[in-house]
Amino acid sequence: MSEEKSLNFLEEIIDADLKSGKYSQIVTRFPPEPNGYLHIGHATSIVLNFGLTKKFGGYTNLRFDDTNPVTEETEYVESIKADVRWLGFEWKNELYASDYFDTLYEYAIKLIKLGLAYVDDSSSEEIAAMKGTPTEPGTNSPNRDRSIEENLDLFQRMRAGEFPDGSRTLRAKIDMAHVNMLMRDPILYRIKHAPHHRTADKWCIYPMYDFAHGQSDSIENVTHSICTLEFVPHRELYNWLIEKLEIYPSRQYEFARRNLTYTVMSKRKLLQLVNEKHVSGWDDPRMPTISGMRRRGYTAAAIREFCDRVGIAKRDNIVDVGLLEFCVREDLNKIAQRRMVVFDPVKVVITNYELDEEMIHSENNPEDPNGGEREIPFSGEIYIEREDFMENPPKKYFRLAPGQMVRLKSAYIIKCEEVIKDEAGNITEIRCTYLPNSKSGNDTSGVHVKGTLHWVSVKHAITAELRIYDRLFRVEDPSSEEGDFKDYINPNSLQVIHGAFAEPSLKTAKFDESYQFIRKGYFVLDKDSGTSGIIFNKTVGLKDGWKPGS
RNA sequence: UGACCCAUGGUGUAAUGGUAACACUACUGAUUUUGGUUCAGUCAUUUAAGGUUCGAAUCCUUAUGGGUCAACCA
Repeated sequence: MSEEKSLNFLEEIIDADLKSGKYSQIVTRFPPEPNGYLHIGHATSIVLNFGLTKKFGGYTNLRFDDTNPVTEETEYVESIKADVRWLGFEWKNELYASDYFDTLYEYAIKLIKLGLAYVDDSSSEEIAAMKGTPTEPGTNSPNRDRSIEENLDLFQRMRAGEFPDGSRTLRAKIDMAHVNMLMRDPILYRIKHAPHHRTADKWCIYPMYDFAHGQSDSIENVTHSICTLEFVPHRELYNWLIEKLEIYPSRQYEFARRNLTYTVMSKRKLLQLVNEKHVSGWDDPRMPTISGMRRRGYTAAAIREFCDRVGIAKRDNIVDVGLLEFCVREDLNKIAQRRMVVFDPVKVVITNYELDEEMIHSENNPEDPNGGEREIPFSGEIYIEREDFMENPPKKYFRLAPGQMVRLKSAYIIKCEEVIKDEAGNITEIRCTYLPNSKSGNDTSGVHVKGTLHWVSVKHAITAELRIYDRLFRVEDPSSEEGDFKDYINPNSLQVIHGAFAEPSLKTAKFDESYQFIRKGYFVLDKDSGTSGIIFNKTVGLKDGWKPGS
């Protein structure tokens, strides 16, 4: 914390602006369109915008960019607010571009009166045809030189609802030969007879992004309007409108959007995954959405840490999802209580164990001295992991094998004496003896074993469903592959284990609390848990340092 | 056959004309009642060619490579 970290390019700009006295405080905004759920890319923007004002002084608004009523819904507004809060940020003002529709309309009138905007009767196709291409200039619309009076009249009638959708637009009068396509008389307003989620039927004309975003920034006195690289060409128009309208000069700055390996990040693609049922919903734990990651068990602290570690810059990037997983493990290792769960059980009978049962004690978290202990019932019949036993083990196999000894976590050392199989040769039972004087915390046996296994007492075990997730796509960058990105979906991204055996304390597992299933990974209770049973989502596995055969 | 943005280990980000570094990954080893954690270490980097300079990742030129722009989406 006290360590001097170098500033990223935005921090340098802000630092200079503050030092020069250009601003006494900075104002940023997080401007989502309420037409989808937030994802890890948005988290980058949230952490950036809120982080900047926290660091340099000032505040951040949450502003919904709700200028397109046909795609936007209140459901999304609510999920976005919940996600931002969950990430740990609180906005100064909750605002909507639709709050400014009256002002924006006045701005349009002003532009018309300045002779800088006109009503165009051309169709969408005609406008596209007259637009030119990046290498060829466009041509002027036949309506480009209408009188100010006629434009005023027509625009007012557009607002009054006299014209059908698509019949007319309001366009800025700039330059149809401009090298920047966005400056070739961009559309400012279009007719949409559609109810808006907030203004209902008040309007039938709606401003376009370019005539709403910068103006909203300006109205809110946003000092640094931060967006992603694809808006670089918009900056010229952003500044042109501010200049002509003579309004508060917010400034736009762009950074490279965040990409992650083995997933897709565009809202369009994510929506497709949801609609076509490749995932169970926006909050499917395999989704890179905030809600998906939350359900998966990722913590807000881990996501914030990830964003900080990655940093920001202006070059295209694709961050290794392994870094995100590292941040998750790093956080969870400190806070997750340890529990024992056997995924694929095989029965072990301890032939010389004479008690009916006993309670043993185990620490909840070796990383947390104040984490306390819990009791776990132990008995002469336990389950261990089928993969923790091998009849013919390779060298350096520290687990159970004929004649070999292992420690049962927090309990005793056992030795494998006999293997029982069915007719088909499957192992049905492993017979062991235990060292009575090897009890954890009281070990006087003098025996040292290399391996420690997790286990669950047969008669005390409870069953649980486990949902194990793998990456959603088989390739690092599905969007850059040939063909449809959906061709690269990993068919095995969800594996369900139905009959796992868990220690009884997990019966009272709490939502939003992470557990480390010892030697297996981090898990969190899923919302589908209920009367039919408890269900856990695998958040992320433990780092696995064991390579068989070495 | 245009304009604009970008180019540093496998990945991400620093170095702001003065010894190319940090993190993740990978690999070694030590510790360990989780083959986890922790600790120690190793491998690995300036797209290319010119130029300016005592000195260039940094400034200039050109080339190459990647990205963006022709929605009544944002």
